Amino acid sequence: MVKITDVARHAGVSPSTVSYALSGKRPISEETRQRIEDSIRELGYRPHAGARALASSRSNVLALVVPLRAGIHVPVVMQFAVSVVTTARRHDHDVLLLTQEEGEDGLRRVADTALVDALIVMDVQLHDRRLPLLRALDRPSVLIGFPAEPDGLTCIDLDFQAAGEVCVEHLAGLGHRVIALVGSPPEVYVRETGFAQRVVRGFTAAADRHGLSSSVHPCEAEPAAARQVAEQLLRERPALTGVVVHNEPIVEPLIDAFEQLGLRVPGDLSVTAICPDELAGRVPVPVTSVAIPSDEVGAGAVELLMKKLGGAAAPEATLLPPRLTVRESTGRRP
Amino acid sequence: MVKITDVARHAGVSPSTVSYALSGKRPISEETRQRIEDSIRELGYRPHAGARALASSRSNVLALVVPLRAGIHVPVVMQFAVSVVTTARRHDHDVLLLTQEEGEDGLRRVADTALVDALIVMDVQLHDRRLPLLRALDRPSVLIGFPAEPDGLTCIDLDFQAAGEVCVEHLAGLGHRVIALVGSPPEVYVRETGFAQRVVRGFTAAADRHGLSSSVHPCEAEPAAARQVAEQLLRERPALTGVVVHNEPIVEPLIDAFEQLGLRVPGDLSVTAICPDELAGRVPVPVTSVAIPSDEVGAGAVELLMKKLGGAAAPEATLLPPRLTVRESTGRRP
DNA sequence: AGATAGTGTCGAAGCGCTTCGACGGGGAAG
DNA sequence: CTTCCCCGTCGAAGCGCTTCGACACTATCT
Repeated sequence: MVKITDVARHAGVSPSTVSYALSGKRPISEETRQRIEDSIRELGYRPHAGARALASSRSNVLALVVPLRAGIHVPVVMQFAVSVVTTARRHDHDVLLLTQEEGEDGLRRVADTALVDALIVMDVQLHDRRLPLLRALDRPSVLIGFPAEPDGLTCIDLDFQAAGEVCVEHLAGLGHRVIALVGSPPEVYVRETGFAQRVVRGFTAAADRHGLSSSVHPCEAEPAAARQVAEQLLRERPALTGVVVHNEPIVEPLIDAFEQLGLRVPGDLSVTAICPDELAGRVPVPVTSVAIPSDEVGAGAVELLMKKLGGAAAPEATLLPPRLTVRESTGRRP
Repeated sequence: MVKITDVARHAGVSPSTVSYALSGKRPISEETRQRIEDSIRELGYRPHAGARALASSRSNVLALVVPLRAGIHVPVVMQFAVSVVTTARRHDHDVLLLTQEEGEDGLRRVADTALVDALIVMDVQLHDRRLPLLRALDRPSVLIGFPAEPDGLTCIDLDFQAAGEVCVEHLAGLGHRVIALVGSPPEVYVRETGFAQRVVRGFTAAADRHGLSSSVHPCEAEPAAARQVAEQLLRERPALTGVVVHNEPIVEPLIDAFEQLGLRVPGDLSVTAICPDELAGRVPVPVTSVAIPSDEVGAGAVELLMKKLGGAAAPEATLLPPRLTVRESTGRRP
């Protein structure tokens, strides 16, 4: 293994000079720097991560805690993780993967052993058990999602409430008067995952504001459940002409179900969804939707952490504004 | 921060004794060990990962390289990653997440900086560019999937060839004489990803062996493409009664398409798939399938690495035997 | 009884890097 | 012509842990 002293000798300088040339923490003459860089390339030098971490008390590793529970759309998680890794690399950091399963102990472990410099926690619940720990930890963290009390924490997510509102406003603008929200599985609401409830709040508030008749329907992430909800809606709310779906796996099955029940989309019924663009675009009837910007959330989370690691203050709440893309599933009220 | 010298002082022993008590690399009297453990608990001691890595030249971290390309079923990747993390933790290791995107440089970087002790590489292609590097690296690695020349490498995967065979044998046993394989998207074959071609090989060999008439049809992972293939099959091979699907996203759409074209499953047509059990079980007609055992592959990969890290030899090839689960989509030839 | 072999513990020497204080030399300011 | 300061570099002191050799003891064998 080639080490910093080898490089120093080869370049005719002291080890500390090599270190400073690499970190830029002290000025080094252009000429010396060049010589050092040549030596590094020639010898194939790579600083030892452990030694670096020990001496600098920075590991340049971020922890990412991913959820693995029911009701969470896996591709979104994956996309998010990839975006975190990519952004972290751009800041010369790596990403350690933790599962929810490890729980609080896992967080404490990687923080206390100085394995990681900072943490990103996904799937935060309204009353998440990890919050006190994250507040107490001596390393910065960023949460994806909003707990009930975000004080002292840094959170980022799509503004789901605004997303719900935007969908309703789009429908209201097209003249619809009777609308419904087909939401996530009941357990998602029961365990109080903030984002699902925020959608409901936005949906309801906007509907009330516009004087629309609205209703909310949780739904399992199964085609069969989607069909049941569709039947129930036709039965109980025959005047319905607008639907907002917040449940990735059933966007397509639900539309199918409506069509099989004789409703044309968007002819008889307008449908909008809150889901990844990629999903919205590649179904038989491309769906007007508010995107879930996993990329931006992931990148944003890393940027926030970098800011905190740099000693700067980060805003407590970062809400990404919803962006509605009009596709073919919505039209004027028939 | 509490360090090993603090623990030593508190327990009235020397730091090295604490270290040996922790690692078990030298015998420590029961009494002393107890005293040390008490001190550790009382002080809340956690060894510093970097210091440990530096002194022992072991980071206790594994690298996991995940693919992010088209034609790869995301939930399988995720499930696999979770299984790797879980198993690694059981061996007191953590997992660093790398994306394919980083390529060979990424592998070299984490290996050369001693950030990780070993590597797991997913989505290996027949002529993968990373193979020479993996062979040359001074740390052990395990590949998920089989390249054309596995010499000197350690590989693990489902035995896809046998999986193809098992499906055919199941159909042959039910009396079917004309069968088809609906496969992965064309680009998967073009870029020579081993597993897809192995399925074809197993499928074809078994069909020939049983004197069946067989054909192979690559298919994009889109419902529309599935429908096209279904129509084409009805047109060109009207005597068809058995189908093997190796393409997760279209298992359900393909069956739908057949049924909409007037074929009952399994009444007129038997369908088997090679896909995760979870998918096979939760479609309208539960599908007879060979499972993709992500859990076992992930766990197996980690176990192999641990063996290699322990200095033991690991087999070059580990092929997990296919397991066929009979569900409702297959029956005797009409 | 003396030699032999374990046991259980300690001290010291690193592992490879960063960082702090120091210092020589040149230019600007007085 | 001093004095002061900044630039570029060096040496040395750690960062917190593991590990090697040594050593004192007890147990076992002749």
